[in-house]
Amino acid sequence: MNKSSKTRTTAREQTARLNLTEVVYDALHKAIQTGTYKPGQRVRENDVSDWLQVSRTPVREALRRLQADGIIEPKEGGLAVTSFDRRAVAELYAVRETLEGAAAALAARNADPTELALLQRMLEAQRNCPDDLSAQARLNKNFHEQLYQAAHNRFLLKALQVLRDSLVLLGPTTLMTTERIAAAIEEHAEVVAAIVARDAPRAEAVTRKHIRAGYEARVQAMADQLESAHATS
Amino acid sequence: MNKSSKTRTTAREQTARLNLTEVVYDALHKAIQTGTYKPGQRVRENDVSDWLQVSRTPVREALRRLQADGIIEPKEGGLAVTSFDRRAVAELYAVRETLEGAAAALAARNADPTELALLQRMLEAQRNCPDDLSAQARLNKNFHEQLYQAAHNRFLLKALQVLRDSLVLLGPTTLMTTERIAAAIEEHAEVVAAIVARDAPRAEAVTRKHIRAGYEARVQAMADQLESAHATS
DNA sequence: CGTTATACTGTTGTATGCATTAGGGTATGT
DNA sequence: ACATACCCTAATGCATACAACAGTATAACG
Repeated sequence: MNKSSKTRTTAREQTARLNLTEVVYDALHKAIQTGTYKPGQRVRENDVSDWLQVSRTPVREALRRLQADGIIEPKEGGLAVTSFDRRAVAELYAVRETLEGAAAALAARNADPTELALLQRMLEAQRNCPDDLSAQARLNKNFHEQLYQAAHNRFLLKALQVLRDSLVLLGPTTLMTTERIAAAIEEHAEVVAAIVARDAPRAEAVTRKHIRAGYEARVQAMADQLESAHATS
Repeated sequence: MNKSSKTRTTAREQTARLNLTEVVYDALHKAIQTGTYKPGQRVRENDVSDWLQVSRTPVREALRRLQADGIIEPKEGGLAVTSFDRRAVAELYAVRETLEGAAAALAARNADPTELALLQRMLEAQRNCPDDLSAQARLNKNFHEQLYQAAHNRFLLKALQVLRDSLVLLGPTTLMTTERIAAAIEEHAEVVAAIVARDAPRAEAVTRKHIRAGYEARVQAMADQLESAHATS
């Protein structure tokens, strides 16, 4: 994570040469992840350049990339963090179900033994700390990322990474309950089992089921959040 | 096409305000489409800014967007038009089959009557000029674009547009034979029929078949091209 | 004659300054 | 008192200047 693993600009030999554009991109990405910048909030070039102590040039370029990713969008003549409505969430998960299912099916066909072993190890890691929420969040992210990689399809990989970035806008996943986590681990186990067994249709089916379950948990969490917000106001 | 229909930065009220960045983006996009810039060729900021008589600033921003789209990529310290190997083409079509199938299934469920009528009209338009190659290329593009729209899913739409942009790198589709065009029109007819009948599974199936057929035609064309290149050298 | 070091050129990265435009607020006139 | 016009401010768009870096060629020395 310390290295530029978030850049996604395909293999870059010049990793050492640190780009201010990359720095700004990562900083803004993290700021949006952690809620420093909230959906709907205006993102001004000058604010960012003052904040990070760089000129506006790299800021502008980072903003263009975030815009291309759909994380920020034009609003009232400027740019603002994209804000999703319920409908957008449904659309997002619908595509994710399709793509992630396809990734699992491809992984069942294309994953090499090393990748299979890695998936199994990641599953084990999740099983070893079912109560550590932050570790689970990280491991879950890594598991899905590895699943994308195992599909051996660069376009699928990129599309899924973009979707995953958009998920960031929905806020931290700390809303997840321990029950949901336990269920998710078992769903991951099903996915890994199907992939290891080279059963592509089953891998796709159980993966789609997993994403659907995640969607339902997300909607439930959003409803709860709305409920509590309503109670306090 | 004269307006900024290619920008894709979601609805922008300030369409009139012409951005040099947009101009450069469109110009480069078209240049790559038409083969002025060929895959593997270096794209230098200075060359572009000299060519279009603008400063490097908007050029850089346009290049970032093209890079995010995967149309150009880092190469030897600079940027170059992305060059796809056979494998990449296979991967591209594999994802496109999945996504376009999903789009057709969603369109069968979500398209409103106006969109259904539009699809039917576009199909008619294709049937009316089966021998006009350039018109067919345009109509085909519009047909698929309309299919994406009818799915009513912004993430699917964006992902498919990115894939379609990548297709540009494979060169003009003038390699298509009249036989392939005739077959494609009939495949479109099947797709439209299934969508109008609200038969989502069938819409998905025939659309996947259509994309697969397009892939095979593409591979065949690439092989022919390689053959003729080999013959002349 | 070969190898190494240095300088130069070409290209990208970054900063800054200026232009332009949009939005709001205030003042004035009816 | 309301409406309209003008100005001022804030933000982005664009250009240019400068810096850093890499690759290459040439020259000098072993």
